[in-house]
Amino acid sequence: MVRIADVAELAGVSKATASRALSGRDHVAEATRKRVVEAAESLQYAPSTAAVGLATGRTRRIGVLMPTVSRWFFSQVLEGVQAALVKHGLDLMLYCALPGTPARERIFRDFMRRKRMDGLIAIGIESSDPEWERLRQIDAPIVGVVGTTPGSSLVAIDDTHAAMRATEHLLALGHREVVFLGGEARDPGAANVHRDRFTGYTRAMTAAGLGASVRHVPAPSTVPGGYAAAVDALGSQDRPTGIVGVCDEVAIGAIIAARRLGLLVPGHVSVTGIDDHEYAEMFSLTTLSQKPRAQGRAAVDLLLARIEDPSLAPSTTSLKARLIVRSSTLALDASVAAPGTRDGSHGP
Amino acid sequence: MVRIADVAELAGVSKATASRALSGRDHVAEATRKRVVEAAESLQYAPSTAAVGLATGRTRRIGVLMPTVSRWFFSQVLEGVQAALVKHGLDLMLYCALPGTPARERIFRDFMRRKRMDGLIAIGIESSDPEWERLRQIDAPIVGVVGTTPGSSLVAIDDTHAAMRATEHLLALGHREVVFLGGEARDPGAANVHRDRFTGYTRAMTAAGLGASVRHVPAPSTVPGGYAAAVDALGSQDRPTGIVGVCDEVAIGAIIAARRLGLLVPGHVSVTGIDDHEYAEMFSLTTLSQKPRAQGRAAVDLLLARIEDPSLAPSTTSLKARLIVRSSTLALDASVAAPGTRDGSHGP
DNA sequence: TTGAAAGCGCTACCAT
DNA sequence: ATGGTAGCGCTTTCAA
Repeated sequence: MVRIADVAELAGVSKATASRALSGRDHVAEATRKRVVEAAESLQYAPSTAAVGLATGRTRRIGVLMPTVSRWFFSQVLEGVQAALVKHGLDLMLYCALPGTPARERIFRDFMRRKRMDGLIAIGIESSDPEWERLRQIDAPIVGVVGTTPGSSLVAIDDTHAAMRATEHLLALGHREVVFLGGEARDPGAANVHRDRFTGYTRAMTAAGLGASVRHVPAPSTVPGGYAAAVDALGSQDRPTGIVGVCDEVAIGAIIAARRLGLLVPGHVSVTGIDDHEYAEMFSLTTLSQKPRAQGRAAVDLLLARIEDPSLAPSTTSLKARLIVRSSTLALDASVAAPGTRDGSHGP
Repeated sequence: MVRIADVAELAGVSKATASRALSGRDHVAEATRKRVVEAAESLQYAPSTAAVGLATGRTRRIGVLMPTVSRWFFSQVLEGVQAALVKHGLDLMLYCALPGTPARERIFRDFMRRKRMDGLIAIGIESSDPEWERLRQIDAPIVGVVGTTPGSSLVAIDDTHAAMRATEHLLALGHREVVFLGGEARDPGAANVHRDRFTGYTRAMTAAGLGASVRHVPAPSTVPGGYAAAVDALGSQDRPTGIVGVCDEVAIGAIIAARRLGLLVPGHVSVTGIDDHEYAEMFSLTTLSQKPRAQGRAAVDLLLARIEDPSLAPSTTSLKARLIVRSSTLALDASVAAPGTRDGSHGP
């Protein structure tokens, strides 16, 4: 192992000077700096992170805590965070803590402690109180993405507003029987997101005088989840003409289900999502676009600022979701009657 | 900050004894051990990873390098690795290095150095030589998953065999016009996987005397990629009756495309995948099941063994993929003629 | 501008 | 079984 002492010796300077020259945070004669840098290079010198950490008190590591990495939204945020951290030369320590698993308990108990990381980005963590207590113990700045982050900074979209827009879009097209598909109380890392979106849907329905028609079909926020729920909803007697998916995955599942049932989208049923998932385009899905990678990047910016200056007050960054109209939605009066529906009488 | 000295003082012992009592790696009287543990607990003591690392030379951190985290296979391996590491109390440092990006270059140049991690798991890294040279510099054990890992341990399935099985399945059903869908030379982290799978397909075709019918439609290994490629392949004059998808994502894209074109799966075209993706069931996809989470776990086991005993020889773990027959495949003579096909004359 | 030396918090060796 | 102590490799005063 090559130490900074070796570099110093080769360059003919002291350890102190070598350190200064390499870190660049202090004045060193240009000539000596060059000599030191060359020496370091020729020896393939790499500083020991442990020693640096011990001496400076900084780990140059950022923790990222999230319920899962295998859903689109989370993977995108993670990639955004990663890209931003790499740019700053910081390491990313990942903790996947699916609610209700022993791993999550272990992570909260053993890993969320100070001195492992300079800061934490908590994605989609809807923590019960004792869990937040644990997070506090890391004694480093925390920034949340989605979820709830009492007393910390937060990056998120306005979920209520997004769902309201989606619902209003359907309503403006003349739809009256609009169902809200997906969302469950125990959904990992998204319970309050779903609550807010359902609220937005309800609000739009109520504003249109359709409060009595509010209908929620719960489902896991996945494509298969949306598929199964849509099979139920669309197979029922009182089939809706519009579906607001809690997210694109659910909406896509609904589209696939509709097609399997022989229904045309948007001919027989209009569907919207929220996300602008990578598959949204291929399904011509009308949706509200959010940019999870950008949220990841924003979280890093916020976090680094607070690490730099801990006195900074926690802030909330609310990004807006933009409506993207594709062709999974259609005006009700342009729609055709679905086979076997109760309006079969109007049919072709 | 509470140091081990504080714990020792409170417990009325020396730092040395406190350290022994807490790490448990040395004999300490049960009574004193208990006292120390209680003291540590009451003070909320957490050891400084930097200090431990400096003193022991172990970081208790494992690096994970992969091209992307947003494709199913990779996210699953990652979750498998994460779960296994948590169990051992090790931290996971994630590096997403998409080929061809500046981030990748930066990661290989600045992050892949010794003293940051005790070992590395490289997933789907098909490194050009200079990149592998860099990896060697971390001077710690490396285990590969998929990809190529010259001189290191590797965990993977036999891709050639898997594709051969898939192709043989179609062949056994009587299909003759079987096309291989997906795979591209520049596919991030999977070029050689795709090469091997294509080889398996070719081998099966050739063995069946269909060497002349071998046909490859390249596409990105994603659902939209498979969709687009399948639209082309199925829209062409010489439409195949069987499709071997390079992976489930491509196969699913093909199924969606077929349905959009008004073709029945498996009535008009049979489709197989490789993976057993989480959506496979919902699409009734016949596929070869591999367990990426298990591969992640296996990689951790292999890596920890080599960290424990560096003299251990690199080994290759080859997991087998199991054929799962669902209903995306059908015997050719049970199939129906597709609309607008060249066999339209036999049609209903 | 440079060098000497004192820690950072912990473990592990050597005593006892 | 326990305590004293010498580092681990780096940064950062303080002096020169």
